Amino acid sequence: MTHTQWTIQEVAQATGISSRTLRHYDQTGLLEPTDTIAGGMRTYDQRALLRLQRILLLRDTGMRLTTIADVLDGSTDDAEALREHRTHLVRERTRVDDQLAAVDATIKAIEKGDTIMPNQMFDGFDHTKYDAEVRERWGGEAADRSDSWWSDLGTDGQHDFRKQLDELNAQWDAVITEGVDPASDRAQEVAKRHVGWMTASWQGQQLEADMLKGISQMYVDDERFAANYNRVSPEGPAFVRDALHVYADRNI
Amino acid sequence: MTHTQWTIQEVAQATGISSRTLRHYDQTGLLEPTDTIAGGMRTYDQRALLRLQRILLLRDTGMRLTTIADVLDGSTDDAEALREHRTHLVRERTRVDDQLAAVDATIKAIEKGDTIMPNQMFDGFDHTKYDAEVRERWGGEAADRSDSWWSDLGTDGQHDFRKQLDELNAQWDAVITEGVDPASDRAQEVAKRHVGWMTASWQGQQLEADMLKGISQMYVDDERFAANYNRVSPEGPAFVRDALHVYADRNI
DNA sequence: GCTTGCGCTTGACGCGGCGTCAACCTGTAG
DNA sequence: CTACAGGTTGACGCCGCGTCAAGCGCAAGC
Repeated sequence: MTHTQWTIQEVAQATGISSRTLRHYDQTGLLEPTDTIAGGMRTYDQRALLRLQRILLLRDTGMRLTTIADVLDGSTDDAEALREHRTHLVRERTRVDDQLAAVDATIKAIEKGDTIMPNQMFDGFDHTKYDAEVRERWGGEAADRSDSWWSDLGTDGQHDFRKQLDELNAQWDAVITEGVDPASDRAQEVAKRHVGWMTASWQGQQLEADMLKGISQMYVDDERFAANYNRVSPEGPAFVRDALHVYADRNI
Repeated sequence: MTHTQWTIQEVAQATGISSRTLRHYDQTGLLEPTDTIAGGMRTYDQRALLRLQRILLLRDTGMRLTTIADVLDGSTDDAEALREHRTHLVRERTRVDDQLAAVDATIKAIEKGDTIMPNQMFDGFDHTKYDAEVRERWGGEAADRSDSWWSDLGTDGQHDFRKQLDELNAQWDAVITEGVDPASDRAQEVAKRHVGWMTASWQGQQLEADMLKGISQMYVDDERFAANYNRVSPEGPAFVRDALHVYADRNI
């Protein structure tokens, strides 16, 4: 039985959204029903459903409804809007990551016996400064139990180690943004630093070419590891892998 | 010049928040000023500042203000509330990750020439089903350029590969939740599957003990890679590393 | 004494995407 | 005729403030 018109409930059930949502979309002009019959009852036809489907596709990305309207009505460039939204999502991701780090640090402190309580009375009294301080004192990272190498580094050393990682990530982001070739000098320079960092992290163990290739492959395969490098572009992880592959072939 | 009372502006500047925020906290009862002088002007003393500091510490984790109030007034267990909040954050993180994947897939589709447009007219017409379908067709992942191995897998193979990774992650989560020892049989079984997966991903390359140890160390060192395993507990990455170390010593 | 200006005060609306009443209409089955 | 199912149009609520608007007390300069 194929209709050409559907009631609000039929549409709602089929798409898995609520009828309230459809009414809301009507009110805001995002999706108007094809026409209204009887006592003001909304009906939707195929064209409306198609638009709805596109709306939901974009909504799944977390894009704002007004932005979606702009995109679908053609008043904004699609790809442009999506890329802008993408950077927004990346920001949100780092925010959540930071909050997770903060919450872990706080839990750790509480379990150490302290209540939630700053170590010192307000001194210099600058919140942001205080915050960084606390996070440094508490580590801001998971426990490192059986890890003598790590603890041997000392607080300063650990701090350095993390700073290097951050710098590395920033440099990858930079070359990815520039759009150069993975085999270019710029990229290979970063690859070299990356390998240097890995070697340090591995306590000087010999890094062989195959090994490096295998690991860099994981940068692409493992979704969450890929998150490390897809900040500026979804091509990021593949770029890093390619650059490291080239480096391995040439230098190891 | 050390005061014992501060005006709202002094507090605001010192902590970096706005005076509006302080008034809001007063209204909701989260932080009441020590007393009010003159024409109703709020003043804060040391005790109030201490409470404020704790508020901001928790607020930095993204915890809701009412929950913060409960914690500080002692009507909830601190650690309990934090852990609950933690799982909330983890959920949020996967949500953002999913949205990023969706946005990347959409961008890719657009650049392939299509406008934002479902491949088929509404057929079975179930939104969620449609969604999964689209994501599968478009890959839902970054481009894999020079990667013959990956493309040789075919769509089905790639799907399998990802499913295995997901299962692996779920199993790690499970054993971490259970709180067993990294050297226990349960954990070692997962470690074995993990190594199997890695070997597959590395195209059958021989995996040596040192290599495995080095990589698992990275699970802890690299913050974002650690994100893979800290979903159920901040101790997660260290647990995985320990389990893999044990496995390497025993079996390789 | 009057004005100006600063710093504070108390409301109140706005945001985003709906969920969730409430009060009402309308067509159909019993 | 009644009950019920399924629709309708408001309107408030959520959360953490930003952002006006209108007003008050106090000090300095005229």
